[in-house]
Amino acid sequence: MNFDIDKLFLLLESEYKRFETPSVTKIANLIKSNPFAVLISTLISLRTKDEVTLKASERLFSRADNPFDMLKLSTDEVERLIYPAGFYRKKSLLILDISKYLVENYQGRVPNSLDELLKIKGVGRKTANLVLVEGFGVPAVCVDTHVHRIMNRMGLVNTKNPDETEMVLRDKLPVKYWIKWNEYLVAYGQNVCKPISPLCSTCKLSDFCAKINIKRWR
DNA sequence: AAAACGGGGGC
DNA sequence: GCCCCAGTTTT
Repeated sequence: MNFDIDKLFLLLESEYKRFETPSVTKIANLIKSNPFAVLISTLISLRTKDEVTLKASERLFSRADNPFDMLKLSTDEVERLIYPAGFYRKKSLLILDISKYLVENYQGRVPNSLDELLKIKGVGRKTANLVLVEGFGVPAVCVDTHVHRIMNRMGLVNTKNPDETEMVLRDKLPVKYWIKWNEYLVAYGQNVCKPISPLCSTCKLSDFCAKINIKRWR
C-alpha cells in the first residue's frame, strides 16, 4: 500500500463507531463468541440482508447453538427458524450436514485451521477466514464483497477475483490490522462505499480512493 | 413489478 | 474465469 495505512485504519475505526447500532451489535457480539455460530450464521447470510440474518441466527441459536443440539432438530424445524432469510431448504440441509460432519470428525467442535475449515461442505475462503477472525479471534484476512469492492476502488487491486485481493492484503496489510479490517470495511461498505450510488461527496476516505469502479459494482 | 441481499461450486 | 444457484424483503 502506498498510502498511510495507519491513518486509513484510524479513519475506518472512527467511522465504524458512527454506524454501530446497539441492538445489532449485541446480537453480533453474541455470535462472535461461538465459532459454530459464526460458521452457521455466515451460511444463513447468503443472499440475505444483515438484519434478517441476525434475527434468523438469533432464533436458530436460541434453540441450538452447537452441532449436537442442532442435530436434534428436523430440517423442517430449522427451515421454520431461519425462514425469512430465504433459500431455507438448501440452507437447512447444509446446516444439518455440517453439524453431522463436525460431530463425526471433530467431536462437535469447529476446527481452527484454514485447511480443515475448507474441507467442510459449503465453506470457502471467505467463510473459513471469517470463522478464524470472528470465531477464534485469530488474525486472518477475510475478503467479502465489501472488502473486495473497496480495495478495488482504492486501487489496491484491480481484479474480479477475491482470492487475489486476499493475497495482496496478506502481503500489504500489517497483521495487527487483520482482526478488525473486515468488520470496519463491511460497515463502511454498507453505509458509505455502497455498491450502487456510494456517498462519495461526504466520504472521509476520498484521499485514499483511486476513484475507479465507482458508478456501479457488478 | 423490480431490485436488493452473496458466496460456493461446477465446468 | 464465467455461469449457475433460487427465495425473501423492500421499494
